Parts: sequence; C-alpha cells; structure tokens
Amino acid sequence: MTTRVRFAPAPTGFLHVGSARSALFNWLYAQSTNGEMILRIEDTDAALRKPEFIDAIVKPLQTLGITWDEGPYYQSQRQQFHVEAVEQLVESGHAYFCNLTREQADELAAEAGLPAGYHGWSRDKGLADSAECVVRFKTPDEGEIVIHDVIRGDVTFSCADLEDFVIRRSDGSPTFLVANAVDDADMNITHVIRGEDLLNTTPKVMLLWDALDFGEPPTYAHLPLLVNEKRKKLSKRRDDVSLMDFLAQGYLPEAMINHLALLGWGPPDDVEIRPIAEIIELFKLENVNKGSAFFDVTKLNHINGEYIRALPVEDFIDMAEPFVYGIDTEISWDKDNYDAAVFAMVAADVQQRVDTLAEIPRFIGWIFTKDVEFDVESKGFKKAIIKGKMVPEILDAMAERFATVEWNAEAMNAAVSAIGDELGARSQVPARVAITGTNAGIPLWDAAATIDRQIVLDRIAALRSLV
RNA sequence: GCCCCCAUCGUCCAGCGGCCUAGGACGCCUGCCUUUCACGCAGGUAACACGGGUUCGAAUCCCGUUGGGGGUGCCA
Repeated sequence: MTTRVRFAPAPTGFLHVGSARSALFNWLYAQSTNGEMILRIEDTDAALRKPEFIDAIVKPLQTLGITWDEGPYYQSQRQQFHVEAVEQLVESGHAYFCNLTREQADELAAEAGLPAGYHGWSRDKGLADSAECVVRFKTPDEGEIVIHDVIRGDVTFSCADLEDFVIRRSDGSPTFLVANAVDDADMNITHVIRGEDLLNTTPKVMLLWDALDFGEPPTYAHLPLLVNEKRKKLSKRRDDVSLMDFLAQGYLPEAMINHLALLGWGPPDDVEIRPIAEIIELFKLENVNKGSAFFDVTKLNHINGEYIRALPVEDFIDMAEPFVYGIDTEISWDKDNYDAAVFAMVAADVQQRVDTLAEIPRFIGWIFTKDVEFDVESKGFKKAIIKGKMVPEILDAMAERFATVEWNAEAMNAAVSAIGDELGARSQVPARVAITGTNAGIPLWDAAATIDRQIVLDRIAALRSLV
C-alpha cells in the first residue's frame, strides 16, 4: 500500500518554523517510502479563511523545496461532507444537540461540585436543533482508547476523562475533529505525522472514526515539540519563528531544512551537515525522538555558514545581491555608491566570514560609505587603539605618506609596513581601524585602494582626533 | 485541579542489556596557521535527574520520586 501523509496546517498567518518542521518530517517520510503527500488547509473556523494566509503557507514550503502531490485541499470547501458526518452521528445516536454555553456548563459543574468541564448536561434532554445549538459527541462512559504511536508506543486514554466534545458549532460549521476524521478517511491517509500538542485530540478523532465506521485508522506519529530557551512551545507571540523572516535574514533554505531535520532526529553515522537526498535515505520515522528540542539559532548559524562557504563564489555573489546595499541593517549606503565589481573582488573573502547573508554589509560597508564609525567602547578598538603602541605616531606618519603615496594596494601596504618598521610598532592594525572602523575584517588593501584618497585621509584624521 | 507526554554534556543528536573509563556536532577555552578578523587544523571543557528493583551484567528493561512540557475552547 502506498503511504499517504498529509501536512494540515491551520492558516494562522506566517508559517512558523515548528510547522515547517512538521511539514518536513511528513515529506521526509513520504519521500523515504516513495509515498505521497497531501497539503490540506485546516480552515474550518471562519476566522481563518483569508487568502493571504494560504500564500503564507504555500510560498515558504515551495521555497524550502517541500513538495506535495495533491492539494491544497481546503476543509472549508469540504464542509458538506463534514456536515453529513455530523448528521449521521446524530441519527445513529452518537451525538446530540446542546444549547448551553461554556459559561453555563461551568456554572452547572460548580453547582454540582464537579470539576470544571462539560458533564453531558444535555445528553438526555432530547433537544431539537436550533440556532443556539451545538452538536456534542457522546463519549463512552467507560472503556479505553489506545493510540498506537510510531514514536511513542501505545498511549492509553480512558473514555471517562473525555468530555462530550463539540463537533458542530452553533453556526452550523463542524469542528476540525470531524473534518480530521472525515478527510483522513476520504483521502486515504495512512500516516498522521504532527506535533505532540495534538496528541490529546487523537482519542476524540478515534472515537469519531469508529462511530463513523471508517475501518482501520491511520498510523499516528506525534513529533516532539520545538521549544524556546525556556523550554516552552515555540509561539508566534513570544519567539522569532517566522520561516520567511529567517530566509529574509539570509539563511539558505537548504541550511534551514538541514537544521530542522536535526531537531528530533539524527543520522546514525553522526554526519549532520549533508544533502537532503541522504537525509531522505537515512530517515526513519521510528527513530524520531520523544523529547522536545530547543530551536537553537546558534547551531543554525553554524550550519548556514557551512552552506554559504560551500557555495561557488559566483552563486554567493548572486545570492548576496538583495543584501548587498545594507537595507534594514545598521550599515547601509546609497546604491550609487555601490560598485558590484568591487564586491565581486572581495566576495570570496566575505563569503568565508559570514554565517548569514545579512552579515555581508558589516564586512563591506566601509568600502561604499563616506565615513566610518569608530566603536570606541568595543574590545577590538580598546585593544588595537587605546592599548596599542605608538598609535598617534603611526597615524601621523600615515597621514603624511598617504597624501602622496601611489594609490594602489601594494604601495599602500608597503608604506604602512615601513612605518611599522621605522617606529618598531605594529602598524597594520591601526591602519585597518582607521580605514574600516574596526580591527576585524576582510583583507584590507585591495579594497582600500578603491576608495578615494581624500576619504581615506579624512578617516585617518578622524581616528587621530580620538587618540 | 484533572488527563497525556517527556527526561544522556549549556544546546542538538548517537547509544536500543555487555563493544561506554558514554561517541559526534554547536557553543565555550587553549594552541597551530595568519601583518587583522575569520576559515582551516590539533587539543580541552562538559552529561546518563534521583531512589528502588530485574539481571552474572543497566545510560539502555520495570516501578516510584522529582523536574520539565503539552492539553484541558462553539482554535487547530
């Protein structure tokens, strides 16, 4: 039998890295078993039906290279099937109408001295349908439901703990529990792979599944949650989790995928950074971990850096293009001041120093801006300039010689080295700080020679005034 | 409160009863390379939550404790 999996997100705005990870694991499983993947949008709630939300799911998946064979299907468009299922459940006595609000149900519970929750208040009232009514499923009073989970083993719930849950809202729309059962059955889903936060809803879907007489249910696999540094479930409100935001910050899709694949799973041979084809080959659903995983940007940075460094330099230059003007960063400059040929010259040097493409401006800003800023509080500045030996003398000598030195890398470099030799001090670092604003960066002189002489002289003077 | 899940270095992963004086990766530290910073290379740091069993033998199996998390909606 062909395996069929589905990625079924609720459209709630941008795609979150946790959702991307769920999509990825579904995809990995489908790919590794030569199966099929379905994209299904879970928009049973009217508030979720916004076209822009669909784009926010589809585009990131496409960018990541996560493909699907069918869909997107919309649960909202399949509502008639869900409604029919609800009707069937009412007719077969598995469900009933209820006209209580949540507040009323809680009050009743309090009065009766029962724990909060719905205690089947309307079960035997024989209410007829009306505009205020919801439909609730009549959960069995006793017995157990066992979920066979590929990752977690058997998980047992007792029916007594399950309240009669709502399967159709008072506006007539069925809830996702019904939609889940009906659609998974109709679409011949064989494996439901999703986040652990949905584990508790599974017995309810199972109950519906049996009541609807759907036969053999799919196999379940609940993935460990992705958490923040406080070990809380990643949340859109608290955490930076927008997949597209990461890509916009210069993380490569391949690196992102690689990192995500390593959260909750690891290859048996300990080789972490590798092509997706190899990951597909090695991936085993039953080897997925149970414990939650911290989405660690530090590790992502490293992986991304490796991917960037592995790029042919021409590709790096192409990919750098959107980032190269320093838009939205602390360093930016006019497009007219940018010289693509100069960037191409230093690109290979930049490439091995950045972990994300958004860091590029930091390494080249001094070439295309007029003034540089000296971060006098930084450790590098203190070490190189404040504690450096004979810095004023070096700068004075530089100012003098750079006024007339032949304006090319070799001559400039030689002049500064000569100053160092004559004064018996390290002259290259102060020269670098004067010209670039910082003691760290790409090889200096080739790029420096592309800057106007007067600008360089002004920078030397500016630094001289600080020491 | 109730239900469910989880528990190996700070972090991610390996370990599926003997190969473990617990391995890899990130981070951090040291050294080498280097007229800067990186890259690269070589080292180092650091963990089986606790207590009981089972077994000739447990990080691995069972039970309990503790800790963490998820759910508890007419959201999904």
